[in-house]
Amino acid sequence: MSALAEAPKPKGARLSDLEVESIEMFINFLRLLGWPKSVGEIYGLLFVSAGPLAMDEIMARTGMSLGAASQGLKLLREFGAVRTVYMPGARKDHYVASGELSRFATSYIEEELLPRMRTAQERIQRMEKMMHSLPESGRQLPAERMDRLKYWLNKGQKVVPWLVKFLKL
Amino acid sequence: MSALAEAPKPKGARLSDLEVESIEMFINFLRLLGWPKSVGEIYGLLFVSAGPLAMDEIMARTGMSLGAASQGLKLLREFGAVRTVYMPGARKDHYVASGELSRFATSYIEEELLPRMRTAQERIQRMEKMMHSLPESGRQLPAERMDRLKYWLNKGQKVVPWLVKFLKL
DNA sequence: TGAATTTTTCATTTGTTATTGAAAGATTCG
DNA sequence: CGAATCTTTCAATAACAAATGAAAAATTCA
Repeated sequence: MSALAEAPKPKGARLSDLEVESIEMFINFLRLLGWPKSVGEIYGLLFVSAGPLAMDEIMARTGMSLGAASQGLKLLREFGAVRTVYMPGARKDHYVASGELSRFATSYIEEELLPRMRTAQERIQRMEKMMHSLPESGRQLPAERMDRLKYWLNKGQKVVPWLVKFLKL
Repeated sequence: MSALAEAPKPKGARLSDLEVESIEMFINFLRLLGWPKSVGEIYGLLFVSAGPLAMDEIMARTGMSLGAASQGLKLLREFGAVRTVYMPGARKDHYVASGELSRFATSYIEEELLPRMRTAQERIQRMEKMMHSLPESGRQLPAERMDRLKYWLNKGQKVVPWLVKFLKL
């Protein structure tokens, strides 16, 4: 009897092809925003679900652990990507995916990109002061680059609000 | 004599305040694109340098290892964020930062974002076919979400080329 | 209220990614 | 050409991030 490597223990997991496609898609996109795989799994599953799912169902279908499911749902809730729905006579919370995909992009912009741009703005101010104490000779090249940086940051600051508005519909 | 924790071995590193600001700024930005710290260190240092630097100078100033410096420079070269300049009578390669900061953003869009959008497009086609074999009753909600997804992806596909053009000046 | 159920937290384990540095590979110069 | 110098590669290690699951906390129901 050939004792080849066992399939890596698919726990409860029985997912339809549709669900697998959805999960893979969201794992890929959310990785861009630095979100862990488990979050993509949860969202991808909910995205193609016919109805609300409870946490234990999510765990059983994806095979992820209690902690991962709880934390992932918490995160998705905080970002408004998922919400609970009232289920008469049900004790467990039940979750549905919000259709508003733009939330992912806008929250990334607002929570990651914009703060960094603000920090950079402050840094640039400090750096320009520091440049004064550079020897005349060595000031030229860095000064040019700082100008480029300011120009580009300015551009970013202009395009971001526009982009956010565009994404929000 | 107070034997507090030693400062963690600052190797050769003696960096000016200006250089530190620059390095921190680029570490932060490049992390958004998933680039390792060492790459941010190299670029940040070159960005405010009065002239070209050789690899060993970069190693000495930042305290990073040979391998990290070599690989980081290779990566930055590939992305056009850094280039070598001819130094008469010098054996080592000497590097300068390209001022074209938009390269970082556009390469991220082209190498990370666009491919994923293309993959998603294909997936959506497959998913729509699969949806036909869903029971009537459970088709409604997923179908609505797929419509939202298509709409949003379409939006993304429209805005990206525009964004790239805008960033390129 | 209190027992049963559900959810959150968090120390530990597991898995992934970045860094190191020695050795191999290129290149340059005399 | 061949020795010296410089650069790249890559196996091993270190640093970091995510997942696990048991225990604590919160909630619900009778």
